[in-house]
Amino acid sequence: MLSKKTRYAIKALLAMGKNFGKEPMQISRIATEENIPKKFLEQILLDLRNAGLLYSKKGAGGGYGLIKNPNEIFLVQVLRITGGPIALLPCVSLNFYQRCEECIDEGTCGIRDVFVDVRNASLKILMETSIANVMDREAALLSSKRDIQ
Amino acid sequence: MLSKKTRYAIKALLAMGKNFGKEPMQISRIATEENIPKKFLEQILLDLRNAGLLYSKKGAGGGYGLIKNPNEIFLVQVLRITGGPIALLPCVSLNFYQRCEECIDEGTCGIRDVFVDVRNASLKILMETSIANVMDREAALLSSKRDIQ
DNA sequence: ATAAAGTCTACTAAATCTATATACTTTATA
DNA sequence: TATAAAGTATATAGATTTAGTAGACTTTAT
Repeated sequence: MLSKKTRYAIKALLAMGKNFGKEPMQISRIATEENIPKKFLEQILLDLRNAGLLYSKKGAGGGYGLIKNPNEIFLVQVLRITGGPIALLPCVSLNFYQRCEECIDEGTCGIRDVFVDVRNASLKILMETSIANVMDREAALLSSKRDIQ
Repeated sequence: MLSKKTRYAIKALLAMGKNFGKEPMQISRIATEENIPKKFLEQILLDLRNAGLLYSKKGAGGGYGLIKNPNEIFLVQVLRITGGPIALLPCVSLNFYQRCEECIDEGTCGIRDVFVDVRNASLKILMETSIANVMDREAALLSSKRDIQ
C-alpha cells in the first residue's frame, strides 16, 4: 500500500502540473486545495525538489513549480523518491532490495519468482504513466461523467 | 509490501503442498524447516484453517494438511485471508475498500484510475497462480540452476 | 494416565508512519 | 532598510500496525 506521503506527492505534482508554465505555487495553496496537512507537505515538496523534480523560489511571491514538462515526470519516479514500495516482497525490489530473513535459497524461491512477475507488471504501468497522463485520465473521467448526466 | 504473516502463510502452504496426500504435518516441523517462529505460525495456520484451506488433527500424530489439491489453491486467496494488500491504494481495493480521506471526488480521480490498472495487472497473476504453480516454478529454477553448474 | 499436538486469547515490544513544532534563511516591496 | 511572505531544516511526539511471545486449555493416540 502506498504511504500518504506518496499519495500527497502525486497530488501536489498534479496540482503543479495543472499550473505548469505559470507562477510558482505556494505550499499553503496546494495544501488547502488538495486537503493535505501543510507542514507535512513542506517536507514532501522539499524531497521532490532535492530529487530534481521541482524548483523553488524563496521569499514573497515564491513557491514551487515543476522543472520538467508534466509529460516527462513518471509515477515510478515519484514512488521511488517518496519510498513508496512497488514490489510486494523486499527481495524483489529493484531500488530497495532486502533479503527475506527466513528465506533459505533466494535463487530457487518460487514465491520470489511469482512476485518478480507481479512487480514487472506494476512497474510497466508506473513507468509508462506520466503526470500529464494522469491529468488526461482526469479529463476523460470528467467528460464521461458529464455524458452520463 | 506483503506482511511476514502473508509470506509465512505461503511458505507453509508450499510445505504442505509438497506433502499433499501424506500424513498431516506438525506445526513445529513446518516452523523449523521454513524458518518461521512457531507461535506466530500457529496463529497463521489457524487462520488458514478457519478460512477453509486446511484440515487439522489434534492430539498425538496430529498436524495440518491441505484440504484441496495444491492446484486449486491460488495466491490471491492466501493474500486475502492474511490481509496482505493487493491494491496500492485503499480506494482501489476490492475486498478492503476504504475511502482516501483527502480525496475530493473519487469518481474523477486520475490517480485512482491508474492504480485500478495496476491492481488489475497484479490481480491477474495472483488469481492465475496456484500453490502447485509455485512448486513448479521452484522445480524449474532448481533444474536450470543445475544446468548452469 | 500421559504426552503429543492443536486452540484460543491476551499481551508486549518494536517499527513505521503521520503529523506537528520550532528556529532559521531568503527575497520582494513599502 | 524594515517587514512580511515564503521556503529550509531538523527534531520530536503521537498513533497505528506488525511481529512475536506467553500461558492456559482441549483433544487424542498409545
